[in-house]
Amino acid sequence: MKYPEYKQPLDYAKVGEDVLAWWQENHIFEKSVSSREGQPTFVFYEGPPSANGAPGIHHVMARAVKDIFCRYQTMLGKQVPRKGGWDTHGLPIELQVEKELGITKEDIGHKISIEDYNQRCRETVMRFKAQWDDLTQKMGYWVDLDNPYVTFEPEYIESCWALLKKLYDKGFLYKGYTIQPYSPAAGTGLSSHELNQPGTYRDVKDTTVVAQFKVKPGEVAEKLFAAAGGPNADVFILAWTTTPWTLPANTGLAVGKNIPYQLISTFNPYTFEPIHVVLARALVGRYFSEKGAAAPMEGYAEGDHKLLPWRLEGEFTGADLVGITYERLFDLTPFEGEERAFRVIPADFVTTEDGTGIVHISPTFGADDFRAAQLADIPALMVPDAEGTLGPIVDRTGRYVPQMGEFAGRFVKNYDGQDETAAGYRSLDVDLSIRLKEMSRAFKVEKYEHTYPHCWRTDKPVLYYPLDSWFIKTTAVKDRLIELNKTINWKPESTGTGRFGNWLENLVDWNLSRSRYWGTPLPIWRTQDRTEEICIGSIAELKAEIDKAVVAEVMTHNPYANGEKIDLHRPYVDDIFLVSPSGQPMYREPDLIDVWFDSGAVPYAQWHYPIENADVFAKNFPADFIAEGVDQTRGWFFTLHALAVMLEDSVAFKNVIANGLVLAKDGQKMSKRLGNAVDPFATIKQFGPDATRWYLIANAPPWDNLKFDPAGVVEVQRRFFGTLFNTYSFYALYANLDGFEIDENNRVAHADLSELDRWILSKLQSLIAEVRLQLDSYDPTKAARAIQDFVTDHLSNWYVRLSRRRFWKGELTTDKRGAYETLHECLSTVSQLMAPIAPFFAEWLYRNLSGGQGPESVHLTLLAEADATRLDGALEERMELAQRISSLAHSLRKKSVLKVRQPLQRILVPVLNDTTKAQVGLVEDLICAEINVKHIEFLDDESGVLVKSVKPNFKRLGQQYGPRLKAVGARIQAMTAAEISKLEKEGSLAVEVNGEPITLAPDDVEIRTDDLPGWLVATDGPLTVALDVTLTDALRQEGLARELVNRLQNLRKDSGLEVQDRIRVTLADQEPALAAAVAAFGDYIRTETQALALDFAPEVSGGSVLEFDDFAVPVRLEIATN
RNA sequence: GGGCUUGUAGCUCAGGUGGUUAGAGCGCUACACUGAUAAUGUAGAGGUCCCUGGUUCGAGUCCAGGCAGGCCCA
Repeated sequence: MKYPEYKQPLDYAKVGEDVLAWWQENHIFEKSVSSREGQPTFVFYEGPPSANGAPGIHHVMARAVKDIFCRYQTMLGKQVPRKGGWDTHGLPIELQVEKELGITKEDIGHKISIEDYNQRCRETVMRFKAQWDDLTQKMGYWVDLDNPYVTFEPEYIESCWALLKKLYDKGFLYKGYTIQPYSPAAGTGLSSHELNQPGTYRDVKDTTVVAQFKVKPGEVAEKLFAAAGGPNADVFILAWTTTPWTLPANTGLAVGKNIPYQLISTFNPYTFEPIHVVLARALVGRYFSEKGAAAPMEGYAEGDHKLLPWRLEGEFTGADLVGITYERLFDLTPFEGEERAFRVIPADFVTTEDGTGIVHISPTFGADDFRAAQLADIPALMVPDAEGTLGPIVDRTGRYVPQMGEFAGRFVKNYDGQDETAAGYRSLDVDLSIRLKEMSRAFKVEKYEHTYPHCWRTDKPVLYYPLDSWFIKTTAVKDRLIELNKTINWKPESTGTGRFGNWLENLVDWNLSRSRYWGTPLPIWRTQDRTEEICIGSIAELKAEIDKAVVAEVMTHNPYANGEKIDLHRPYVDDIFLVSPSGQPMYREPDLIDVWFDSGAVPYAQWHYPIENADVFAKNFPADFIAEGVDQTRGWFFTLHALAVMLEDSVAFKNVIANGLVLAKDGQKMSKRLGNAVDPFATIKQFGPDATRWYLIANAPPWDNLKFDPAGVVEVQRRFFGTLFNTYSFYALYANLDGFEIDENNRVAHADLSELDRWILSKLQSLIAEVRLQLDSYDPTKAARAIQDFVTDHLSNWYVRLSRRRFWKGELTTDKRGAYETLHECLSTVSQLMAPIAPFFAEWLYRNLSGGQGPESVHLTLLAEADATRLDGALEERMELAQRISSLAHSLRKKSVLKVRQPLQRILVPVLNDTTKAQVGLVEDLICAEINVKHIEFLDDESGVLVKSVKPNFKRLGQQYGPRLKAVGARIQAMTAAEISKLEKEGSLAVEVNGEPITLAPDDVEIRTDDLPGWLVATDGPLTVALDVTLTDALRQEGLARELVNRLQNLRKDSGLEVQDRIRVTLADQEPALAAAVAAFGDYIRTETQALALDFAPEVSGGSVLEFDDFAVPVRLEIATN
């Protein structure tokens, strides 16, 4: 058998393609699951992507993370079923369809039927499925694409219904109304998820008003009027709003109970009427200047109005103000509960950060307002519409209702697309402000820039608006959610404790309702009077109920009776009417449910559980591992957790990686708009899937944001994969020349391997342990970096470099076999360790090395285990010494301008103890070979030439002497040679510091020898090396011999000779030095260059010329035929 | 505004429980080596460890307050 050899450079993209094709032909993924049948399961859930957009590079990152741990666990012997899936419902799809059809939500049911609309959604949602599947395969993400769950399929929806019914039966489903973000432009409520789309919160300039609410005289207000000078005074409470259009819906004013407020006498700055106003003490300075306090009150109305005069008249706490009643600002329409309205109430969210420290309350248009009003029994201002149904003063299109007098029909924000820059344009807010000024009820009107949420697709401002909703009572299990969350291993931990933990601490009920068309319908039917209702938990149940309805003649026939494929979507379910126990017809609640319920239901619905497959579910719940973007924390991670706790009283996942964002290389967010998005297909095509994955994983931990720089992928490819490929090529080249093959049953015994072999094998054991540890703890980055360091630094740069001669010299000896076996084992094991991260290249490497032995794929193998018996700490330690000494010697050669090819007699290494001496002694050969010296000479105390210096051990001394450390340190650095020697010999030294006697121990200092008088030395920490640069004739000749070898090797290579070709060399006989070198080192030269003959001739023509430092020599080189 | 997170060389990143001289790779400069060669070695240049205060004999590391970026939530 031959090890395949490849041309440099390797085409990594092609490796990916070839391996992919081979996997598919040989069903390796299927085998990786089926071959683990009967083994413990490692449960993984695929967070369903939505296929209505093209995948990006961040998906490669997210999916690489998922893939790594599934492959790793498979290699640990576990069975890892991986069901793919698709998220198919939701607003993005609806909006895309609407955009394509050029319609809005309002057109549905008119211009297009719900049936056709949903059909369009169904077609649209999988539009990019082929691209996704393609990327999934090309990047090597192993997941079952053939049997995915799809959230729009009837079985999936049926499972959701079954789960909803379970929640219903537990009393976790209820209907209420809350103030919710609502987009009049889109005609729909917005989930918090939608509201948190990027770009939703924007800085806008709005007209803001500080309105004056006129206090009515009364018992509570008595103190105010007293301070204002009498019951006839005009006393106003100031309240600020950034949404003036809500002022007509005002029904209360909120104060902070403990906030101090002041009564100020002053003037209305627009009408100059004398008034008294109340606002928080902390904010008086915002509206009134110091100068104004001193300005004359008289004459303001007539005079110039630049300086508003004012006087402080009294101070009160918020508690003093609670209960005060005031006049309604816009008295446009009567409403229910009016007599309880227009009061000052307390609220804990009131601050003195901005405004006036008093908050205008409109319970229909603010969530905080709604809650505070409920607590204080303040009514909401609701008016009847044409059908008599009560609603707020703004209709669902964002327009004032007819009761709003002169403002009736106005849009509260620019929802009708008016040109705001046009000369005549005036917003409702502006017109209201003008009106208030005219009424002398505006204290200050100004533009104010603040952030305000916008509908993420229509770009129009969101309103907070009262909407009916079904809720899941997640707050009922809040404590259990928190408790079980603590058992989940979050990567990074802070996402679990911080972001997710805090979210659970501040949990509100899960708003399930969506007023849409394409999604899972809420399976609840109600009678018109809302007294009877039913929650349907399965198709069978629905059919049975329809049959009852047919009998009761509520329906004419059962549309699902004849066994055709059932579609549970709208509009079909809307046409189903059921009958209540009392015989009344029941209508389906028109809502759809939050798509996040769909995804949270994955653990159950992917198996059509609980309708069937209870055993499959039991085996696959909860998940051992999931991974998604950190933005899913309150999305998928939450819905999974919430449903698992409520339904199963369990976590849904035990380990979770919340990965960060992939940014463009400048740290900007990638976006098509900015043109800095990285195309995953192009990246894989250019660099291959492995380098892409490796870069994504090794460069930054998945939970940190990654700045994607293609230059980084290039570097990974060159440095890591290039080095690994070279190392393999090196092995293949020589193993093939020697006809070497691995024979597992006949290996060189470990004890018989060379020092270097045992060293790299020891390093390999450490690497195996490290990689396993890091992958066990879900840290792929550390694993990748460890592998990378091993391959480049240890295996290639030290082991192979120092072993080269062993591979290409001589016969297949035991030592050479040991080297082959060692290198083979290192490469094979690396192929396993890297397989989860770089699955294609690992496969390529494994299959090149295995020669058909063992499992056909690296992904079917069991990962090597660290063999403690081959770990040798002492060996690793002394090899490090060898590396450092070599490095020092190289640096000395450099300083003395002595090339490595010139042999030198010796290096001198001072050693202060026998251990170091013994350690270095064991690696002397390696050092000598590496730096081309004849031997190492150790200098110990006996030699008498060592000059010692001493360095304080601050860590130890600091603990002992604390504040005196500086003085002690200085004293130590001043130690004489005699003192050092005394400390060494006697084990202690008494000295004085600042007149106080102290005793030093040997551990208090570090003794080193970083100087050898008369020698050029180099030091690295405690290590010191000196180089003997004396050149003898013999050394010079040997140096020249090596130069000659080098020139001949270059010539061989330039002449295109194969490594194994034998040659005949003829040199021109013109340099005595060269002749002498050849005479002395002929055998060496012939061996090295594989020359059968090395002769001199008076004349050499027709050949090349070898250039040496001081001369040039003509040479002829021929291939030897025998 | 709140929560979480990041900030170390031109770039990408390491830097248990505080220890005085802060590292690596890439990039740059110079020299060397080389039958692994688009590799490698040695040396050099390059740092207010985001800022300010505090604790300490000693802070990149601990504490507090800021600043800047990111994500999430209002």
